[in-house]
Amino acid sequence: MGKNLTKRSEDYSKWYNELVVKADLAENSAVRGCMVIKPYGFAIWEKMQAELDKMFKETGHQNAYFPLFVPKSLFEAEEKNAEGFAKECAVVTHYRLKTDPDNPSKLIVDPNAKLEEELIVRPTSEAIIWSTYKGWIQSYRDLPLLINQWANVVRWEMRTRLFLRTAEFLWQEGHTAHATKQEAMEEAELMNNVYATFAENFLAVPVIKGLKTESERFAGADETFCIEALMQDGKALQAGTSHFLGQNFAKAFDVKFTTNQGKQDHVWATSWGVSTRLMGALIMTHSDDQGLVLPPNLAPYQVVIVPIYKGEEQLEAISQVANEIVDDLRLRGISVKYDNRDTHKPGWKFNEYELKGVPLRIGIGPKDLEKRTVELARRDTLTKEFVAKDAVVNRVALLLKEIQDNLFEKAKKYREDHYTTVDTFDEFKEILESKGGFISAHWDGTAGTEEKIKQLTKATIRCIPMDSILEDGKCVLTGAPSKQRVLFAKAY
RNA sequence: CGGGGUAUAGCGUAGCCCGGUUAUCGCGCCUGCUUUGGGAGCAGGAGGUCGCAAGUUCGAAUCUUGCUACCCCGACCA
Repeated sequence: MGKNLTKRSEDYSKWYNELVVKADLAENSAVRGCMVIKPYGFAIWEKMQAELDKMFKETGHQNAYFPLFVPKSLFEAEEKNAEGFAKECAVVTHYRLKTDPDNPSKLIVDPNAKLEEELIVRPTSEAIIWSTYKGWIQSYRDLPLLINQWANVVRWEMRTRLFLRTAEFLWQEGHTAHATKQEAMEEAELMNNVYATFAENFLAVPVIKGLKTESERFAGADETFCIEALMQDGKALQAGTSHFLGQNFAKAFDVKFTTNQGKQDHVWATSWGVSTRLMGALIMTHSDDQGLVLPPNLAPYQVVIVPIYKGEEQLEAISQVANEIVDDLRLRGISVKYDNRDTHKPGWKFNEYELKGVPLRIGIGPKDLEKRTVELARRDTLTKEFVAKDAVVNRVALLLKEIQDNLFEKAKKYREDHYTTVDTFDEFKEILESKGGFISAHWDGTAGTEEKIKQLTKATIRCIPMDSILEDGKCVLTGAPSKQRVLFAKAY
């Protein structure tokens, strides 16, 4: 497929756009800024959902569902949050259409069907959820309340890109209530750790855990934890966030509980989410000029079998072997597709599955029948080997694990090679221009300096890493004293 | 919202300046035969309100005006 796909070195963002479409993950829709997620892409998202959902439940959370619409009065209750999202809200103002009296084949909005109160299409659900929690929480015995929902949200973005930024996207949002500040803070950090574990073990995407600066923080949060990943073009991608919301929403929606001392107090809150943006992270971390590269833990099928044959008779003989392998692999919990379509040639299929990133391909032809072997091809290294037919299941199981590990190690090495510690602003600019990636530098802690660096270089503070050590230094721009380094990068 | 550009078959395009047969080519699609270990070959075939509307003209994909949609740059957002 390589021949039809733009090379990463030529035009990285064109490569990405083409890849998403050609690998059959998603496409643009008739609605501006909104995408259609195609079956192959959705299968990957479903695998992410399944694993995350399991991890949420293992940490004590339950799923629920809240409405798509938020009455404006509720939406504006928590001021900072409302302000932060105000510029990108879709608003429902009417509830009926009628036939256009001037043109009977057209419909117009019925002016008599104006809503008394406008409805906001949720850009996030804090407002509707906290107004509901008010009725659920009376006593410390009702706490903690640990809820997650899988939902779609709408943020009216000016410029959109498939998966990375779309006007409507799919995500999960956890919303929890706690009796103490400490417990809420621990929850926020715990969920950020869950995201990090998921990203590294399933997406095979290494991430840096950190805290956002005030200006990058979620509107309405007191503290925002995040995981930041590095893409192959040297730009950072925020892959997940977890917020400690303090008592901001509890106060805005008057959610109080009686403590075991009999006193009234506002509850402490968190919210946390990851979205279909993870698909973008997955694609941009591993894929190459031949197409998608999927980690086995998320591949819709981990193995594909392609028969190479002349005539019905040969196909039957090969299918017999192939079906045995299919059965054996499935017994081992390995997902496999046997592609015996007669409408495409083997060469075409090889390219197709490379483009779609299937981790392992098994080719079986007449020569293999004779020698009782199969050909095994790895997507990540594009290498091939011949394996005895009887050894193939064990070999596949081993290779899948190896591929998963290899992808993570490769991505981690890339990140380490693109992680630079600098002490001067000249160095800072030079690194940003030459190789990009994360830049670790001292910062004086002021929003003004952060903004100035952004204007000068387009780099932003991605996070203050959790493992950042305290050390005395001077701000890379102003020279003012600083106690720790922060991570800068150009970001998506 | 500002500045620039584009709109012709499912996709990508030629034609437009300088109006005039049946709107070009490639990919894809359909049928048949030969093929099948890295995107097969040959032959035949289907597919078009030339973005929409109005105007100029004997005649408009082509000229004029208006509208709409999309793309790029900026602003905005992350």
